[in-house]
Amino acid sequence: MILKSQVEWALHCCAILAGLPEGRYLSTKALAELHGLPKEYLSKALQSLSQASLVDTTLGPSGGYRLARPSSEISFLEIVEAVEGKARSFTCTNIRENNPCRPAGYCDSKPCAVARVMWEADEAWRNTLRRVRLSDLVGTLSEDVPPDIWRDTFEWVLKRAG
Amino acid sequence: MILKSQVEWALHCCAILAGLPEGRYLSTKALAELHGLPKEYLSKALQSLSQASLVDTTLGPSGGYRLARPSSEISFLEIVEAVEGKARSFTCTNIRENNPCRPAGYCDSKPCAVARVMWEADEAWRNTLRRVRLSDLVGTLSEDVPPDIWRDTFEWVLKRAG
DNA sequence: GGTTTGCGGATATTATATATCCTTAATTCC
DNA sequence: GGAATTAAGGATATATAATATCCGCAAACC
Ligand code: FES
Ligand code: FES
Repeated sequence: MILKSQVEWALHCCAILAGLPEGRYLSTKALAELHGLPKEYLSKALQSLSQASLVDTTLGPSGGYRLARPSSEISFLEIVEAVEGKARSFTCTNIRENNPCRPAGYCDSKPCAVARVMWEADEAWRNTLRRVRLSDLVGTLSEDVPPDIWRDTFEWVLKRAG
Repeated sequence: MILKSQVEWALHCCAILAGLPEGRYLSTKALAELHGLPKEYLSKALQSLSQASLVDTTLGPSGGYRLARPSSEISFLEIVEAVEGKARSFTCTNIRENNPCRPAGYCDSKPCAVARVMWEADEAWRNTLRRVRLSDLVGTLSEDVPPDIWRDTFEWVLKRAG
């Protein structure tokens, strides 16, 4: 079980978008260059964010992406699910049905106990991500990253923002 | 991100092994037939359990698998990690290093804030699985499964246990 | 009108999961 | 002792998913 690298990309891109001034857009090209990522493939991740209505887009030379909502109203989980999908990590293939001791046509009243535990763990994972807001991430980053690098980065970004 | 189906197989097999009388073994063949699984491939999952020291094995016509410890001392997490691996679901590829505004040779003091949140969620997932014992699963199953099917199944198993 | 941009489809490449086959050594039963 | 059965591990094949690139389209800007 391994998450796509697009999850890392999307989260970092959203953190950058969260620092954009009101109404400005940042292009795939700039985001790819800033993070050293393949532009075409990063574009797929950003399209996922767009389809999930987490970002707004606009076309043309000064176009690109911006957050659709304030960063305090976007959760980690929304970003992760946008690129990774909402499907649970554990899928039950109902192997209990193959038990030769089961009467033919017997129908289970509940999902299997094994699956229920695995899904509970999945929920715990999602709940952790649900509780973290994008604005929390930006706050932590601004503490971790040295002030001069932080400032230079947003200067770099603003120079390219449409 | 999707767990291997071997996780479902291993958990169900362990639940069966937990019901074996002291000192008896159950073969791959029987476990595969009981769950309707490909014998050769299920064998790989059972080998993983063996390598993790969760089960004991013995060779020969009456050989097979049994739990290495009481089911109350085996957690869901141990079984899941045996087949799925202990690696975290999120891997940081350090894309922050590609930021062109970073001075050459700059070294981060902490893991990235994005990764820390993802790893925290991963820990929440693992903690949920750590708290559930194999004996808990057997207890739940014995409540869910109708008594006659439950009894027939273990009769079926005992007929094949070495 | 030429350029830039996001978008979606098609395609190629790589890695992983799934599955089978075969050999070896240990154990049981006759 | 010999035949049958079993787990273990290596080699290999197939299917599916992740990664990556390319192209054409329509909207927006100059
Ligand atoms: S039958 Fe799928 S988890 Fe039990
Ligand atoms: S650089 Fe990997 S998660 Fe931030």
